[in-house]
Amino acid sequence: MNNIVSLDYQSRKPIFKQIVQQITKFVALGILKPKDKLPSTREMASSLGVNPNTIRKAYSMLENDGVIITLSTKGTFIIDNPSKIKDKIIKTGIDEINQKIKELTKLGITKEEILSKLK
Amino acid sequence: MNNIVSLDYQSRKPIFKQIVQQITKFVALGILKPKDKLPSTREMASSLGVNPNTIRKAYSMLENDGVIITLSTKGTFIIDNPSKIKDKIIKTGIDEINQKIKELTKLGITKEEILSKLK
Amino acid sequence: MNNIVSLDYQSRKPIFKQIVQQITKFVALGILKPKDKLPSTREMASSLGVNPNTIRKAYSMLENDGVIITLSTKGTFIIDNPSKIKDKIIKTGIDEINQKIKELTKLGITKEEILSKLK
Amino acid sequence: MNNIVSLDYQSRKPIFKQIVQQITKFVALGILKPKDKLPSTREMASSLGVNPNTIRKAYSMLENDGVIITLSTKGTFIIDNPSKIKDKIIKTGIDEINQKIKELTKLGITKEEILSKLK
DNA sequence: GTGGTCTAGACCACC
DNA sequence: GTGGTCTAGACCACA
Repeated sequence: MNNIVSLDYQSRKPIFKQIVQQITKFVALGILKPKDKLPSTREMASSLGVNPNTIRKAYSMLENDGVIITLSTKGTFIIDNPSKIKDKIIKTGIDEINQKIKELTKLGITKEEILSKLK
Repeated sequence: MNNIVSLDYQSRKPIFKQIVQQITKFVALGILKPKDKLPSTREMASSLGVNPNTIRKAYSMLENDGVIITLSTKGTFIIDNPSKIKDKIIKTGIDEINQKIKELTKLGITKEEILSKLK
Repeated sequence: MNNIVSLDYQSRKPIFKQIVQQITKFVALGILKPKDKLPSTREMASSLGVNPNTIRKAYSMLENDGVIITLSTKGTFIIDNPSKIKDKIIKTGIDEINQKIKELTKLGITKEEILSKLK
Repeated sequence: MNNIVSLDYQSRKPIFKQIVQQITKFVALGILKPKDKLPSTREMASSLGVNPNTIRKAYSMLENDGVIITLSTKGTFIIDNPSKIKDKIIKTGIDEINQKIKELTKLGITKEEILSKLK
């Protein structure tokens, strides 16, 4: 069985953060839908070959972000109304692009030149 | 005396990497010119309040990147033809922006919408 | 327990370089196989009676050379396809011999004479 | 004016050793002939952009090797009969090649294969 | 426990 | 004084 998330162990990006970002993305994309049940921490941990604590950390961050909700003894679920998540991701993405452009313009290239080079 | 590089000691970004990036940028900008001599490791270390080994690490990465050249007992110098460095930085930056855009479009927003939101 | 590498502490050749060369050689020889796990930096350091930083330096050079891959908190491993490493070493060696021969022929001795004197 | 010797400052090989080797080679080649006068240390130092002590060190090693002789107040000269120098260089070269071959054979390539790949 | 970064300070060869 | 190597030991994030 393929996992929902795929990890890059070589990346300097922490495993737990990769999991958070991917699940968040899948929710925003609608691949994971409201009320969908996530695998248990143990299950996910073993299927990813990762320490259960790492999954726990990821889930608790996702809960903090309002992406999922954990009902004790029931399991972990995608929240009902994840609409704002998508906007949040987009806004963050735009900000990051703006930041990149700002850095490049410092090298003497104009914003227009940058935009014209985008594929 | 002002230093060439300015460090953010609070940042999670490693000091040696900050130095590498800044010097690379200054070379790309032409602020540091071919054959310019960089401060000796000890000098730079003391003026930045940093351990000499940290500077050494930065310098050796810069040498690896082909930005500087170090002549033992002579000092460390900007390479003769750093023209490609600027292009390389820009190309990398453009690629990163493209990557970001690609990710965002997966969320259902078009490239045009993204570009229109850039400041 | 015997170590993978054996050091000559008297040699002028830096310890980290000895380690790099030996591990590279063992990979080329197939003694170290793809996906083999190398000892942790601390482990190797203590078994060699050497500072952990020295091992780290060696490992990071090996990673740079594409011989090993290091997964943070997981360990350090031989890369999947090290086939080209052997060829690379041999090619470098042949080039060096050619260079030596070229220098000697400048002294008036022919290539054939040189080859006939090899044991 | 071109110098007799040409230095590679990037090499890890010490400057004084480069000078020794090149002058020895030129003597063996007959480019520098018996009784030829070498530049004074000061002269050579300034024309190479090198510290006079470095030249002094090189000259004293050459004198030690029996390649040159220093007559105080007269100058420094190539010795009368440098014939053995050539043989010595060749022998050293052959030994080095043998050493290289020995190392390569450890990788599973035979001496014959190596020789067949030499250009 | 594992790798990553850093400090403090030492010793060396070379110039 | 300059770079190069190394030791000893600390702290951190991550798993």
